[in-house]
Amino acid sequence: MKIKIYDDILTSLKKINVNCSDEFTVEIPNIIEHGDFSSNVALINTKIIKIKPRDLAQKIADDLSKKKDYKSIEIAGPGFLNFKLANHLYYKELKNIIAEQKDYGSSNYGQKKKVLIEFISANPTGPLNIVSARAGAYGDTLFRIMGHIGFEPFREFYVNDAGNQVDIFAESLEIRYRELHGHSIEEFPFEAYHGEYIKDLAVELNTIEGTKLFHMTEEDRLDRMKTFALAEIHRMQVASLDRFDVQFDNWMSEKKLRLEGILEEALSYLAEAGCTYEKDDAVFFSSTKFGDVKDRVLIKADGNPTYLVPDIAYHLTKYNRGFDIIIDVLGPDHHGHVSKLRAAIKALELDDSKLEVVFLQHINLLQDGEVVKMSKRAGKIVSMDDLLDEVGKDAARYFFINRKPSAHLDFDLELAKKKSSENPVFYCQYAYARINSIIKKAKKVKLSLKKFDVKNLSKLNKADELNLIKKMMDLGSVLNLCADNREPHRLAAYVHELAGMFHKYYAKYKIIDEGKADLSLARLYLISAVQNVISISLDLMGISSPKKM
RNA sequence: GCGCCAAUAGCUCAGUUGGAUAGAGCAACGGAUUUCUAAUCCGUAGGUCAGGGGUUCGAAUCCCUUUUGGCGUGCCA
Repeated sequence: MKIKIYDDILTSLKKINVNCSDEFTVEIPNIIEHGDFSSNVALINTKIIKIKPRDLAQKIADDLSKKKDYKSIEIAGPGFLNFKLANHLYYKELKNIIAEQKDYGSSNYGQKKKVLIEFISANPTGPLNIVSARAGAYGDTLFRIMGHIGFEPFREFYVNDAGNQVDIFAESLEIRYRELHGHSIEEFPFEAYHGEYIKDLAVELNTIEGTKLFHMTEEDRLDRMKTFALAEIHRMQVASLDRFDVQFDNWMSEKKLRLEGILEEALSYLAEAGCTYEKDDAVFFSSTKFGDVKDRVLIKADGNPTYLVPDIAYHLTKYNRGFDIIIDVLGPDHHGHVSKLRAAIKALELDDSKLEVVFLQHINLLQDGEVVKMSKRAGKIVSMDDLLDEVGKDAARYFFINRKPSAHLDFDLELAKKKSSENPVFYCQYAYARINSIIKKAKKVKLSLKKFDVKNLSKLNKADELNLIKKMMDLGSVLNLCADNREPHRLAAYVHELAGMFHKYYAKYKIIDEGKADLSLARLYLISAVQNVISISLDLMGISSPKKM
């Protein structure tokens, strides 16, 4: 609808022969007296053309008033144009909402651009924690929204299943395995993984292998430990994600990248570009040429690559796979890393404007009012499964999506555990369930929308009713904003507002009035549309729409 | 030291990309159920948008600066 008004103004500008910037906006004003939509078109052009804002506004208003689509066009303040729409436009949109069902709000806005969203990418050395849960809710919701409005999004999880940390992980398992067989351990190494789940893994491994592993060479044994542990952890992570309704289109293995020689490929490209040099027995990347603060080591003096190399190689594959937009969703402790990566991408002569990094800010986990420190190696984790056990998928997802990514998040465990009205997800779901029960009651009194004549939509003439429709038709632009800014939290706010408008409407008006069948049916039609829009919104956030609560 | 992110009601956060009188939820207080679900609604109260300066018709929003907090600045990943 904003687009329609925008186009109307453009056409009008041409007609009255005013040549000015098309960078004006059409918005829904905060204050209801300012109309349904307002535009600043006359204001932004004061410098370019020499017409007073209010005069220009008047000319546009005069022209557009000839159309039947506007109930009124007013000029306000310094020169705002305030539009009130004719009711028939609302009814037309309402019919669309009902007709399009789950497809309402979808569009080809994304122009089929291929988008790679990499998120979570947690280390394969333990169960997923609450940080991964935030990333999961965020990345998956962004995926769903972008898919709805015509992008071609792709979800990927990068598995760091090679390198130093995986060796340490295997050694940690070895220690626990030895403990099972009565080997005394003087002191558990500090850098090893301390989590209790490793003991469980050891027990599992023991039931499969028994004492067989002791007859192997140390190298073979550790290798077996590694393979077993990685597979088990992967299985655990997939299971947790399933509970959270998060799936991936691809799990990219670092080990596989290494085996396929992509690391060497990336290194040779960098060398060809003349961006590497040797010093102190190590190979350096002259990243300072590309805006980094210092040069970085690629190959350590011991001959092993640093973590940067596989990461460059991984991003090389992202580019080679032809994505138009590459989104990395990372934790806040990785931002030092991006300047290096970006430098490498420039060195490889790839278009670094395609790469976007979203940093999800820290989560402070509060328990009894105190911050709990989370660390995998110290074994103090609140796992994603714990969270799901406590608050359930719907509340957890809403909780995470409800905040913009750049905001720090205090997660109060006690509060999140409460299944009460303090949690806004119930408010939205309740609106859906309420509508459902009204429709059920309508059937009992033989009111069926099948008998509804859309001519009777004119019965919907209360401001509250038109405002509900206005809110619903804003879905498309909300989704566009969510996608463009990579900020799905806007959808959470939107559905909460829509649910609130419905609850207020419900309290004020009776939907089913058996004496007035036409009015009742018109209102049923309206709330069915509300139900549909709430359900679409919740779906896009991966939250269920319960018929009963 | 340098870099990134933040600072809005007692608390947790929005704020449609620079718009008109800064909004929700929770907490507090007062009210509404013979009724389509009270997990709801109505009302009251709560603000120097961290401080200062600048840009312009117009700033919570953009620029500069100060303060405070988080994180980064490894031949760890």
